[in-house]
Amino acid sequence: MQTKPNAMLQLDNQLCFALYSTSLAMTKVYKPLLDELGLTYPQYLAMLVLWERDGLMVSELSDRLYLDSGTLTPLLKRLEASSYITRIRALADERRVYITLTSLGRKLKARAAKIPGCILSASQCAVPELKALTGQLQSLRGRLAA
Amino acid sequence: MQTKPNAMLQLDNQLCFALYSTSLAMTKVYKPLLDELGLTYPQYLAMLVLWERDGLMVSELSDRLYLDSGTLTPLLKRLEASSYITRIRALADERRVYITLTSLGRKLKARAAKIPGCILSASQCAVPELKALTGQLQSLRGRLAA
DNA sequence: TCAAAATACATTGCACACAATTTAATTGCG
DNA sequence: CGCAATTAAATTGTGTGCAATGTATTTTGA
Repeated sequence: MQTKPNAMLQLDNQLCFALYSTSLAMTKVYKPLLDELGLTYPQYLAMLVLWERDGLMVSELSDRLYLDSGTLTPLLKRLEASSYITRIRALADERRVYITLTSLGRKLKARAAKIPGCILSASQCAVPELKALTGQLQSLRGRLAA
Repeated sequence: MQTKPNAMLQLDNQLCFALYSTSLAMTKVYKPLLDELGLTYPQYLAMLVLWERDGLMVSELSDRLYLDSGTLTPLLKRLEASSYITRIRALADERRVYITLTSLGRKLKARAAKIPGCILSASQCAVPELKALTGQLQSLRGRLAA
């Protein structure tokens, strides 16, 4: 151990808490922007995936978002209730449910286009720094999952 | 805007998603370690604060953890049910509830001492890199809250 | 071929998060 | 003094997250 055990148990020394609290802070910045679209932050993430590629299975969304079916099933039902997606069970393999954007869901993308700029502005972060940080976090996520 | 709007709407380009998914991945690494202590991750955070300084008001914990009373009240009731803390309303000002570690709660600190080392090991992260990342996240959190 | 294993979702139960509201107590000010 | 404003927690309602379990379907291997 490089540091005294007691120091390592201090909240502010913990990467984990920095991650946790910053992630929650980020969600709060998104909130007013997403309220205009009628989306929660996890719902927005699901829409981001679908805007990139439509017609995915639940399990493909699960792989992409690192969220399990216990989280995604009710979330997707709410997106269906909001008329942004449809959930259709495959004829060929009835275990599968395909998620497809509705016309309304596709239109939402244009209204969401301004969001990344707003977040960038709120983060007061230079783009190179932001990209570096994103890369470091993705790398850390990979190591943690291993 | 420095980048095309469409690229900015891509999941993997988003710092926010990297934060969100890495934070969840981190919690999963903690899970088996905290299960041994009978704590959830947010409960562990509250205990970290109390191990640093005991006898705090709910609002002081709230400031420290960036969590509101709607989150903390039930969480602290569960820690009380686990006999790790007591919740005592102040005589001088009955609006205030003071949180105090029990003997069992204080003893738990020793058993938690090995956790930071385990997390460090799981993160496969050099200590200087880890410290730098923690600092960057704390700085970002400050800018987002402003 | 046909039962066991694997796959894909859904459901249930528990614990956060947080907005909005409520309750209770204290402070401040005319 | 007395009442409005403020403060501190608790409550309520909605929406995640995830472990554990259930259910239906498909695949696989003796």
